[in-house]
Amino acid sequence: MTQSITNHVEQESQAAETGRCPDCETDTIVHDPDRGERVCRECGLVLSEDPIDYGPEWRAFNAQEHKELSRVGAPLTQSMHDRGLTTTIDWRNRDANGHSMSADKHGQLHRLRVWQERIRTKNAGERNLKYALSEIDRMASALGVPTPVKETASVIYRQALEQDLIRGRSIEGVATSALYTACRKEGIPRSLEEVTAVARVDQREIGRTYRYVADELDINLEPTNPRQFVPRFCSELDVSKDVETTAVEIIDETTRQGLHSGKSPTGYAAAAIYAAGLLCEETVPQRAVAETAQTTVVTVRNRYREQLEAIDRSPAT
DNA sequence: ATGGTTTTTACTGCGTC
DNA sequence: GACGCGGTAAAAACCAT
Repeated sequence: MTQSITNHVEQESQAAETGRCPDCETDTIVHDPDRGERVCRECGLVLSEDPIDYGPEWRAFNAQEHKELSRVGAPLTQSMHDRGLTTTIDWRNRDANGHSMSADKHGQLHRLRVWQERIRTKNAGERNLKYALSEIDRMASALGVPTPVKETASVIYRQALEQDLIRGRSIEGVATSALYTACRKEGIPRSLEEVTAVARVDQREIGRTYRYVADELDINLEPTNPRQFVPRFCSELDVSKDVETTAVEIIDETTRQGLHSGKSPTGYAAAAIYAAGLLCEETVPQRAVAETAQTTVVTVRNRYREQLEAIDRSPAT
C-alpha cells in the first residue's frame, strides 16, 4: 500500500520535471499560475494543485509600493456564489486569542452565524446561484474535470443568469449545459452522453438548453475535434502508445480531407483507434472501442472503413 | 412540418478458437 | 457454442429549412 502511494508520488514528481502527463503520456502539461494548477490539456489530469507560495505576493521596492500592493483576504473564485467575498463566521466558540467564551457569548455568536448565512443567501437569485454552483461542482468532480473548467462553467452560468436566460428553464439544465460548454471551451471535451450520466436532467434538455444558451451568449464553439478524445479513450482501453499516435495521425490526415464533418466525434475517434489497432497489428475489438466511446460497432465499422480508404493504407497482413 | 443525413437497433451469415 | 467481424434494412435521432 505504502509502496503504491510512493510510486504514484514519484511518477507525478517525475512528470513535473519533464512536462509529460503520466496518464495519457503526452507533452501537454500546462501550468496555470493564477489557479496554482498544473493540468494536462489532453486528458484533464490535474497533477498538482494549490501549492503554497512562500514568496511575497508581488515584488515591492519601497515602502510606498509595498503599501499599494499588499492586501488581505482569500483569492476570488467564480465557483462560489458570492465569489468567496462575504464574511464567514468561524464555528468555533473561541475568541481571537483562542480562549473559550461565556455562555451568553455563545448564544450571541450562534445568532450572528444564522443571520450571516441568511443575509449571504438572502434573495432567490442568490439561492438559485448557490444551488447551481454546487451542482456544477458535483458534476465536475464526477466527470473528473479540472478546476479551471469549473470556473469557466460558473462564469457561463452567471452570464446566463444575468441575461435572464434561466426563466422557463430548469436550474439543473442550465448548470449542466454550462458545464458541458465549459469542457469544450477548455479543450477537455466530454460527450453529451458522459455529461448526461452525471446530470439530473435528460440528454434532450441538456442539448436543447446548451444550444439556446450558447446562441444567446454568442458562444461559438468549433465542433469538437475527434482527436481530443483519443488519449482518454486509449487509456481506458489500455492500448499501446503506438496505437494512440497512429490513431491521432489517422484523425489528423482524414479530418484534413474533411471526412469528419457531420460525423459524431466520439464515433470517429473510436473508429480511428480501431483502425490504428489494425495498422499496428494490435487487436482492439470493435466492441471495446464502441463501448468506451459510447457508440455502436456499426458506427465504428462505417467510420473506420472510410478512414482507411481515405489514407489509402490497408492493414498490414 | 419536412426531407436529408447520421446513428442505432436488430438480425443474419461467416470463420475461428 | 461463443466470439469477433461484416453487411443490411428499418427505426430513431438530429439538423436545417
